[in-house]
Amino acid sequence: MDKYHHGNLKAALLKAAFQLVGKIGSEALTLRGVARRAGVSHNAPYRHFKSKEDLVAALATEAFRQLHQFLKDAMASTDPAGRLGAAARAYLRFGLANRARFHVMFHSAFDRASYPEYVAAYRDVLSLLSEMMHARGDLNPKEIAIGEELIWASVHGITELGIAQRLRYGKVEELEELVDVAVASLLRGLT
Amino acid sequence: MDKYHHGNLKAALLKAAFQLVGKIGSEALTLRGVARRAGVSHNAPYRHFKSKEDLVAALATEAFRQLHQFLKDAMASTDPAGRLGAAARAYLRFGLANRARFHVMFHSAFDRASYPEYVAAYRDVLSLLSEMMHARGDLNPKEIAIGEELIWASVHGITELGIAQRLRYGKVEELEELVDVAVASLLRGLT
DNA sequence: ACCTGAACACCGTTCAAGT
DNA sequence: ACCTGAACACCGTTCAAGT
Repeated sequence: MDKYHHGNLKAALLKAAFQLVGKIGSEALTLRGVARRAGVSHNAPYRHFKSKEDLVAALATEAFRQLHQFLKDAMASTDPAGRLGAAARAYLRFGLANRARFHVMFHSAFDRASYPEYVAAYRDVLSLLSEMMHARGDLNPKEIAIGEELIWASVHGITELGIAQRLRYGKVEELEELVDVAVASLLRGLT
Repeated sequence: MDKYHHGNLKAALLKAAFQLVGKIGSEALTLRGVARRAGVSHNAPYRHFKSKEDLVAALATEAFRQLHQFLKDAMASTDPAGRLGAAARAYLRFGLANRARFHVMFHSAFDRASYPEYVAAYRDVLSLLSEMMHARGDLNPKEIAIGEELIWASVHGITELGIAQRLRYGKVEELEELVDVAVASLLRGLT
């Protein structure tokens, strides 16, 4: 109720930013717009973020944490054999359901090296893939290393092009089928 | 020499925009900056482009035409059997050599439906892939349709992540190897 | 500590005016 | 036709001031 000492402005700003980005797209996001939506003056955000870049980095970091949780949930509800496929489809669905957010995660212009928490959140997502590849037990280290890159890039590519509505097989079920075929073919191709 | 009646301002603006985008990145591109670089007043561009979006669309269209030519050249200097692989590696190399341009081609915010020449230039690039898939003669229509999407998405994904320096196998030769393995595995997986 | 209003240098876009 | 300068409503950022 104490309007002046907001207490939770940082969280409120991030929430407002997520809403705005979903509404107007990542390119149109402005710091002043975020402040407006959070009901504070246009430079109140500077108490919590030292620049617009800083806010965007926090947004991308938080989004990677959400993706991490989403993938873990999808993996937990599947037996080990189907886990990789389930995670890949979950990656796709997360992107399709959060288009602008996905854009912020991968295409915002901030300098990644300056944001170690971003790098950590990002690494956590990729670690899930690495764990699954190791858990299979049928691949040697070199195959695992190449397989991770190939599978990630393919699923990511399908997600990017699906989000941009650039694929003829553009419905969610069709895109999931593409993901399944890609993962299966690439795994077979490794050995 | 006639400085006033420029005659070729549209081409000069596009050239300046390409240079600028390569220098400062696609996100930082401004219409006023382009005009400045072309040596004209900040609203001279409005004689040739009705908005910034319009200029960006023209930029993306021209970039797709360049990619089309680049792919055709790569294909022409390879025998039919290796053509698909050569084109895929060329796609990758084009992206790596023109990072900001690639970003404009795929991630600018203009409304594609309003720019038919963009759609045409884009389709021309994808037609090359379609032709190559048909020319193989070992695939049925459904396999071709799915194969096109899979191969394009995978090569595109490797290119996107390679450009963003997000892959451990990040050197050009390593990325080309990933492209080769992806294309071969996906083709084998189709049948 | 947290927030505000005024100010600065930018930006996209429009308009009236110049050749 | 093609180009310019002034103007408007924005933006990110800084600063001095308020509680």
